[in-house]
Amino acid sequence: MAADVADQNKALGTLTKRSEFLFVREGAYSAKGAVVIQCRANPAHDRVRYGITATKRIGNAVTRNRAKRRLRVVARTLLAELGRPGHDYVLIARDRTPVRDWSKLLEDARRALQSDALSGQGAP
RNA sequence: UCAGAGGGCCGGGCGGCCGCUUGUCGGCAUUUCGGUGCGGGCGAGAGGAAAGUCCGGGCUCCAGCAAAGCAGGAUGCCAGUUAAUGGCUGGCCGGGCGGUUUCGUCCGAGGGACAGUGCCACAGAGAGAAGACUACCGGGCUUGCCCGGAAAAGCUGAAAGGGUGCGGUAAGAGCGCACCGGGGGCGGAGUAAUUCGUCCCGUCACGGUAAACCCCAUCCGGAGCAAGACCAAAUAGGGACGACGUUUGCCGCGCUUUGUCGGUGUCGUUCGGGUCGGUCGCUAGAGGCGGCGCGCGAGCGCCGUCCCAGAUGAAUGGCCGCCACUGUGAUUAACCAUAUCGCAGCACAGAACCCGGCUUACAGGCCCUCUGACACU
RNA sequence: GGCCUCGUAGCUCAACUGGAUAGAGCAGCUGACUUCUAAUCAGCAGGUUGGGGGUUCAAGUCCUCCCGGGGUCG
Repeated sequence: MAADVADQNKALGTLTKRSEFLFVREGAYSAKGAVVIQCRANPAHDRVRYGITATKRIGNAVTRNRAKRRLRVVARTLLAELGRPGHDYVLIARDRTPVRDWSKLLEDARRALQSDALSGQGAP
């Protein structure tokens, strides 16, 4: 079973096209602290894929890139453990994302992923 | 030592854990021998502005190309520099500031207003080969008006048709003269812009505006790496090559004309293909560093040495510790200095084909030159 | 990344070839009318013309540099 988790980690995919982001936008949603996470089951594959969004509202190119790098590390650390196969995740940066304490940012993302909407517990 | 001005340079450092992109070299597994997958060693990995996209080039493509003309755009003192420029360097001229002249420093879109046209509101008599409102002078008479002279005074305006003085006159006027200014000729210096000297011109006839139209000189084909080339699943127009024709018509990257050329037509042979996706273009270059020589300088020449980002929802990082810098608080000291501890801050900002400039943003630090003040010798 | 285009009152638009107080409608405020409101009438306020610099006697207009918004691409 541990080997399966490792395989999933290696198979972590990324969203690259605008249509894929729009697809996930129609799914479940949870906002905690300095991060917003969207999730939707994708029957086209059985891997865990993620994408990152940082809008122009949170700052210039340097600030946006910093937010995306931090969220990328968040995704790689947490989705190996909490990501459900066959689902696409989108992490959206907020104004506080580039300056949030690292431990608190991790906790924000963990709470969002473990919420009812995203963990599948309370979802219909 | 401090303050101000100008110019140039740098723009955090070290370490630990976990990662990303790329180059290269082994290993393991698999294979239809083309490769594919996994893991590892070593090396490299944002900027002075990578930005704005304001100029200039390289490069690529565009059935056009060449010549002439038109249209459009840009530039504008002179010389140099450069691949090129509207950049840069040096000089000339003009202006500001400082200073007794010499000089220093800063700024300047700085061709042409005797090629032509337009505009100069309001005010004012008059705004351009001008004019008579008030005032002035002469004459006339109906005694407060008319005719004439005049460009000196007033008024208005951003600007009033050379300025000052003397003579002159009815009053005045370059009407005459002197000086200053302006224009032209000749000569000297300088590559030139320009400058100096001298002579002549009172027929000095004519303000401003060309970032108004315009004229003159010079330069410019257009588009841009989403250029462009190749691979490639499904459906359709199709593409290439050869032969004939190439008379007319039509099309050909701003427009017209001329010349030339290509295509549009028919037949035959043959091959496949826009978009999605992928590969190439993609980084060795007007390159960096060092030395020598030439030049006032921008810069140029020679030699040696080095290889120095190539991503594509877009890598070049995430987290932590220490140091450096700045500010602040507490403790130690009678005060200052010093030392220790704590807290906060540490700019502007992210390559997207490449390069040379310009412009804009920017915490802090270092160096050079000049000016001023204070202290010491 | 490249290439175009536009900024005037809170909103929608004017301002002729540069010419002097930058206008109009809606919205806002005050008053009148009405028992009250709406409508109507009268009046008022509201502008660094996106910002800086320059040309000119004079700039919303002309030139230049920034700021912000929008569109487009094989």
